[in-house]
Amino acid sequence: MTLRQVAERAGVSIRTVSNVVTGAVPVRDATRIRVEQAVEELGYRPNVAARRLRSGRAQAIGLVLPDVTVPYFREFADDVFAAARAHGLAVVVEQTRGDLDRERSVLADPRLRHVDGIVFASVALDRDDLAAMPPPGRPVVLAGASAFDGPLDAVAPDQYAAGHAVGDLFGRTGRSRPVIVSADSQRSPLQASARYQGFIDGLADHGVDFGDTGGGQAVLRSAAVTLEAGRAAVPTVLDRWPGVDAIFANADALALGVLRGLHDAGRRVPEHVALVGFGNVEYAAHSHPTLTTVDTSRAAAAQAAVKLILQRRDAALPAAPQHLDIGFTLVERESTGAGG
Amino acid sequence: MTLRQVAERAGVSIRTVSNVVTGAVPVRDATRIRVEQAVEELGYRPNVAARRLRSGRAQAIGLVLPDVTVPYFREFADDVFAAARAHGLAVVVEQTRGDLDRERSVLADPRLRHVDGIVFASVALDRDDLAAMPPPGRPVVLAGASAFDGPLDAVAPDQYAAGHAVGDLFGRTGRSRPVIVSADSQRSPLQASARYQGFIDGLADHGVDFGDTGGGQAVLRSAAVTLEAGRAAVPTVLDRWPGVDAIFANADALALGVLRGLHDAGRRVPEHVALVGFGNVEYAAHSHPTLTTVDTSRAAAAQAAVKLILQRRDAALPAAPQHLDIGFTLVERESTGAGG
DNA sequence: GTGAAAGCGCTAACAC
DNA sequence: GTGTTAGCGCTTTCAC
Repeated sequence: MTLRQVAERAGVSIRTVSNVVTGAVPVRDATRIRVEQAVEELGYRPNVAARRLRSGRAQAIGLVLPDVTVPYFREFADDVFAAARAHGLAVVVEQTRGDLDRERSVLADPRLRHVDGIVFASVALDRDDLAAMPPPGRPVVLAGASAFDGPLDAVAPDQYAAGHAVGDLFGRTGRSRPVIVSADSQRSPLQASARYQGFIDGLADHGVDFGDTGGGQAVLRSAAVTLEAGRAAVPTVLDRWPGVDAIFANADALALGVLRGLHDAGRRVPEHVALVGFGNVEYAAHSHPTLTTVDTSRAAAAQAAVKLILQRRDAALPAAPQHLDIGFTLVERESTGAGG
Repeated sequence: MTLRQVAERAGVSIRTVSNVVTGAVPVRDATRIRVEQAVEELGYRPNVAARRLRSGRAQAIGLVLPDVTVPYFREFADDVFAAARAHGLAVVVEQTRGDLDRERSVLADPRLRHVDGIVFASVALDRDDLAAMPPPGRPVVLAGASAFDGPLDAVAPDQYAAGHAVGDLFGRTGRSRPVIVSADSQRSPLQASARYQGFIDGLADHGVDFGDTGGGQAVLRSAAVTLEAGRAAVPTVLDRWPGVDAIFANADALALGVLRGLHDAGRRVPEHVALVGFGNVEYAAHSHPTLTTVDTSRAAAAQAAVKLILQRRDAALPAAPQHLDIGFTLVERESTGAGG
């Protein structure tokens, strides 16, 4: 079924059929109805490839993320699916496992060539990597923490402010021996991040010096962003910083593992140790105790990213990279002594 | 960058460049190297849309599933990504939430029009639905239990045999009061399924009559395939069938919830109650106790489905629907008294 | 508001 | 083994 066949059947030109189908140009009612009937009878469906070749629009976006196994990214994927759906866009998914080499090369992957733009949840790339990458040739929007002020478009919460909110929470609830559990890498250490800086500043506002926990810098690097990794981190934390009374885990999966680890170790949350995660995954509201965490506006980020891609594709935006702050919320729950 | 420009630069015809790029037709070494150099210098990348329009191949498949939130489907998605990757295919993901209407209409979704074929993990469609659907117009492979012998291609384990293996396990380990927890629907009740028939036959081989558990048919219908739903089902099970000594949960997520529910109720697994799940999700090997379950060869199914799509696309297969039995394994773990 | 026609970049049939 | 060429089905000037 082609436009031509429909045109013949309806006794109009191919142009008119196209106008009816795309809806871009108004068509006289009588003509339109005749065309619609022909379309219906012939079961005509536009050929996406031809349309794309001619128009340069794929009506599809790429979604690059580490792994749908990690709760946070799974939920983010969900949000991107919804946002894309709202714009009639298909979503091509590509996983990187958080692997640096994969993240470096993924934008050149032929399987992502036929998309209008890419939502890229990077976890391994730093500013230098991004600077070294060839221009992607189509809109790419970074989602999340990575290199917020780099050369690419980005949507993310204000990491400094988010860290600050957590530090402030610990400070104002009288915690003075905080420890951080983080899955950061050697390449982009937590200590270099705005989130970290915000955290210690937030503590300092209440006269708490992060150095005071003892044992040097109270940061434990976890091997992975998993429940198991979080759980496994606890004995080390308790051993190295026996006086710990608060833990900031840099991802909810980690935090939920820490929660279990603390339970195993006989420490009560929040009585002995306050606990805060990052990401506000669904399960954070269902754990026992429920988990205080930073909600990073995943859905808003997904929507903003998709919209940005569309705007760039349709050339409504200047070339300068956009960096959208999509906000965050500190969700206080039982793990820091809040009511629900 | 087009083929033409590369051809000019290399001093050959467009045809030769095409031959080099696709690798379909052998090209003399000297020529090939010259072309490759031109490709490199110009940074030429084939235009996917043009290629697809001309060749009719999208080099992409669709993956339709209920929800990447359900562990089983998340892991299946992982397997499909890997299989597609191995063939250089992109994957367009579409979620249905397991909703009947969505599943009925999803194959007509324009966002899935530009794919070579679709791997369809259906949970809601029954034989009549499938028969009533218009011919999809491109390869569609059902993955999982749904309508294995229907008009569409399908890859699935032998449901009767799988059910039988579980019934047999209960029977041979002396369980005589089994209960089933299932998230089946009114429309396609478990009792009509081969898996169920196999289960009761497996029990019968050891002289156990599934009717003997008392209280009518010992099947509890759960509202959803989630941990919470499994957990919530336990009090009802214990109330309705107090003598229960074995539970077959028709999905691992459910089983893991049941595991918790039994713990909450003070019943020990496997001492008081043996428990078997279905699907062998990753977490089944890490719960306490570890979960006995039916491994449905997800990876094999994913690979077979992708291969089938490719074969159909390239017309190497007759029109008759293929129904591939990809086997299963009963993985015995602690929840039925096995060692590991 | 509608028709005629060009051509997006590529593959493949046809020549040699 | 390579050149020439005809479209794949569509959008989009350019006319009227």
